[in-house]
Amino acid sequence: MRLSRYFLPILKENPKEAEIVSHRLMLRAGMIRQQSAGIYSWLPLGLRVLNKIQRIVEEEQHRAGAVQLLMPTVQSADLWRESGRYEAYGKEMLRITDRHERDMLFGPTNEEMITDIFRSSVRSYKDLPLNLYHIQWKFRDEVRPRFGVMRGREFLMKDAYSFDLDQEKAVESYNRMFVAYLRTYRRMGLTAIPMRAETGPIGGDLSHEFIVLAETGESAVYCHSDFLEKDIPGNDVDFDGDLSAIVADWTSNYAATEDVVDMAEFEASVPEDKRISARGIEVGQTFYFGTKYSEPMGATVTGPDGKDVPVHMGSYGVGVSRLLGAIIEASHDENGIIWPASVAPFHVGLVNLKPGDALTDPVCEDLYAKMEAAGIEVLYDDTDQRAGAKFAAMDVIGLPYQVIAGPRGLKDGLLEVKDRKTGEKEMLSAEATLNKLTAALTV
RNA sequence: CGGGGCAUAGCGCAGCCUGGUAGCGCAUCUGGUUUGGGACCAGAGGGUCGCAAGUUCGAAUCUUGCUGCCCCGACCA
Repeated sequence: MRLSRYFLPILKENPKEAEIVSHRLMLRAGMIRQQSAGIYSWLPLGLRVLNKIQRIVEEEQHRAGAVQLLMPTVQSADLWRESGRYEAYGKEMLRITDRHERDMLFGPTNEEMITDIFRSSVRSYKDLPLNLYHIQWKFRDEVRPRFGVMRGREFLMKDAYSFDLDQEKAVESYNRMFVAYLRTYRRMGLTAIPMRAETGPIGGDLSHEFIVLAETGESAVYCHSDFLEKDIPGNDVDFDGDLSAIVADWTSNYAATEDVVDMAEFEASVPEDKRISARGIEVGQTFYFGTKYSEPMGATVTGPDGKDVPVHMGSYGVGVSRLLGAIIEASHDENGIIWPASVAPFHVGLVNLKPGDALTDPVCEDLYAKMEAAGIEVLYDDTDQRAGAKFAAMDVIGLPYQVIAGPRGLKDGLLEVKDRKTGEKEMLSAEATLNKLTAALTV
């Protein structure tokens, strides 16, 4: 992408409404624009990252056996009356009346709807286990939206719903999502710690919140420091096999949020030098809630014994849009964002320091074409700005690599290749630059 | 929903107390000089001062009401 033809409104100054670093940097890097409290437009650069995060979530859901569909944002109130949640949900639910005076709502979550889909089509235990998910915009009319996309009213969420014949099988489904989550967050450069959690209005017995440690996190958390060193299940993990050992390993050490923490238990079970008392961002939550929805809504299957039984369900959320904030909170410096390559909006920023110059233009154009051909996503700064402005902008948007093409280096045929994360710079020929980046960015 | 604060050009702000032609920096446009870490000179454009009522000869400024936004708390992906 040529910067001269892109839409990237970078801000030099900090907008005053943004207090925390991820919100500031997202605004400054031209990724989002606030339209209303907790409601954002996603500008091109932000959308690219959102799509990459979404893709990773989809890949890991698929790997774990979940099947994607898409449910609507607007739902009928009748469905929610069946479960009793229309009255119970409270003011966070945005209620809408259509032209025929029918009660509608903008979905804050989809348990009722997925249960409706399930009950209309699935009859036999032989069709289980089933895990259906979608990635859709949700609306929760939060009392106090804040921190940019970290607590928006409109937000993008992945929500999966599992259906099983009994509790034992449901726990297996739960474990699949649990392991998928460990992998999903790690692929974005995050370490998310599963913590004991309250189940809230979703309800249920078994639940974990996946928490990324960050100073700006909204809740206080207490956990064992070994979580930060644990290995993540690899690509070869067998989702058809028994995952209980992995889950047991990841839940053996103490970890809880402030809502449910038992300080006595925390101190008794974690040696003093291993205790982490910090703040965290919730990036996902898993629930097993049994027949809470299937029973009132009549979602039953016929079991092997010929009797109809309500299915055991679980739901599994990932805050997709919130993850942008969490990733930036976890990875930035005083100059701007530092994107992990897996979610970076572009891999490389190619900076032509002197557009129109006989030395820099042909080198940049050639390198740009070759990198694109090699599958490297390049943001090519071909604009006529001063070097300082270009460098500052590149640092703010935080692409993994910057390639600087200026007359000074090119006198000797050399480009400067800078690693955004380490700050290391080296002078390389165009060919060596291409080789290095191809090797670094194609796995 | 309780407490606090803000609203003046795209962004950041001054002006308000003490009413009298709406300003500054950055950004934008034109011309020129520059060019390796957010340049310089000269010029230009851009505002119903959040909205509405009131007081007044006259309101960005004083009064009242409303709306929007931000921060702290209680709730949540």
